[in-house]
Amino acid sequence: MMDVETLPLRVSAVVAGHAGTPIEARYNPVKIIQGGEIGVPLHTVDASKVDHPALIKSLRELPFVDDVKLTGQFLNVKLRRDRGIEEILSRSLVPASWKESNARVLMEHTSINPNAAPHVGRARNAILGDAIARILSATGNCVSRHYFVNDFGKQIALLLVALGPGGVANIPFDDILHRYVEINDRAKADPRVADQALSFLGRAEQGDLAVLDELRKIARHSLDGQLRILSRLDIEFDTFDFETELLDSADIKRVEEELHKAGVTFRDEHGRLVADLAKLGFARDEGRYVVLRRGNGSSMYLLRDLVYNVRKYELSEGGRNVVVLGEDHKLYMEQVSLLLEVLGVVPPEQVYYSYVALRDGKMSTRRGNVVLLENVVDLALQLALDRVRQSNPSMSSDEVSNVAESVSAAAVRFSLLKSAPSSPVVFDLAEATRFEGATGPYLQYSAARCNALLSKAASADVAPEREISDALWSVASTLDEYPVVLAKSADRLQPSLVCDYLLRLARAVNHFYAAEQVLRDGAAPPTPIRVIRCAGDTLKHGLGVLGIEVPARM
RNA sequence: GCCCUUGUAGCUCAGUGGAUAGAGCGACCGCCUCCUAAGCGGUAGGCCGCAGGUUCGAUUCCUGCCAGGGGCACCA
Repeated sequence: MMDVETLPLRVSAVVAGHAGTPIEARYNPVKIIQGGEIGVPLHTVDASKVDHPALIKSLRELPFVDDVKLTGQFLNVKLRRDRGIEEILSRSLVPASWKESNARVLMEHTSINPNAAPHVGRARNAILGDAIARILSATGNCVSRHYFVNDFGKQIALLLVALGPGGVANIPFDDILHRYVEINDRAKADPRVADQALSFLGRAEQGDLAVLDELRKIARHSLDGQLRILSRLDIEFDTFDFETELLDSADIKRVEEELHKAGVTFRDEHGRLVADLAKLGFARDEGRYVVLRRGNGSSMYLLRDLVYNVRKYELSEGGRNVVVLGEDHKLYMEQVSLLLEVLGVVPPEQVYYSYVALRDGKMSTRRGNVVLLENVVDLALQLALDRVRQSNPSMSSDEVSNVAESVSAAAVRFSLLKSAPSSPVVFDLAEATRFEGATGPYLQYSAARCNALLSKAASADVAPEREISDALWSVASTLDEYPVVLAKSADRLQPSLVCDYLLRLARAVNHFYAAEQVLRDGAAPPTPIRVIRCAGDTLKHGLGVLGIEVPARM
């Protein structure tokens, strides 16, 4: 991404000028930092074509470069650390151009079936989607967060059978999961139950307003319960799109007509409306056919989803259009994408996450082997309350509960964000509610520590500058990388890159904190204070991008 | 069977076509008269699933195999 400037990038630019090809200079790890702070891998180019003395001469002309040495296949650049730090601190946290760009992004995430309380598997969708939305906002996009409410379909209809008309009003949200499991079992045992549900759907699709109203009521009720839980993790949405609103639209007819005109669809021997994806280049037999309408004429989810995707595409106005989905939707979206292309619609960018397993196997609603998100949040809050109280005996009970809420949400969110979405994670309750080690609270703590130091330094005298140690330099050079990480994370839609970065930054900060005392005898030198201020700001910004608040103290 | 995906320390996970593969947890040993010990330092622990291939160089890219997860037309 453009507009990002770092010291290694400036070195790269000079090297590329001489080598005639891009070369990525990088900060060296602390282990070999004595050879030079920045390393350039010259073995990636034909050495004979590079005029080394001229290259070295050009590099020395950079104001922050002290010396350049060729060691083995690497060009090691030794820096004037004070100049380097000035340059790093002179830049704003994120490039100003990002703030002005204001590109539009449409995001859809979560969209849980409104039939039950969310478990931690679903939470991965919500937390991931929310973090991606925040990352895209932070990198200069105007993001609109959509939630597709599936208030039409067998699951809601089954609940209507179970609860009866108006019955939802008397059912607490927490009971809906049980009622759903119950009716699902009954439907399996007794086909008449399923038939009843389907007939509700049929009537609704024919425009029976009473039935539509019942379906919407149940969905709304469930949705409210789900949103209440998600809001405890600071997950909010801008727009709710209701599936029932797509039912009698002209769009649904237009989609069918266009697919028909393109010769993709046909009626099979059961009277179903089927699309043959082989006509669109789909090469396998499995998944080649998809049904758009049942034999009785009622629409399938796929058809309604096509309409929804057309609308989202139009709303996105050529900007990015992103959807977060469980990996079980991959084939389905491949099918949807092919059909969308026939309709002249660019399919959304898809972020898939692998399902969350438990230590003792798969999460299964039927086996009762689920961990509900709310229970995890409750437990984390309880542990956090104890911890905050114990560590801050003088804190008011209001502050204790505020800090504990923030810390518990940080623990849960971070634990689900730090691994790459594609990697299958094993959910460990103890891990998700821990506050030490590579956790959200560790990052919050590191930021709070910076705050404490800064507020003490505010009233301190100015001490003479000291030599810039490896420990301080390592904080500064890590700060230099922040915009690059953000940009990459936005580009690849990967919050885990930010997680990894923040852990590196916090470790550098804490290492420095332990190794050196900034304040001595009521006086502090300016440079380390400025670096710590920037580190605190960066931790706060980075955590904000993950949806995690930083308490002033903890 | 076919398609997608994952396999890295005892456990949970990062990471990269290149200089000695990293964290956290767990184990063991240290560090608060000193800016927040939710911290810091150290020790132990790795044929980066297996076998080939491409490359000057592969844990990273390609192929095959093995193992886990997901998916494969009237569910959403």
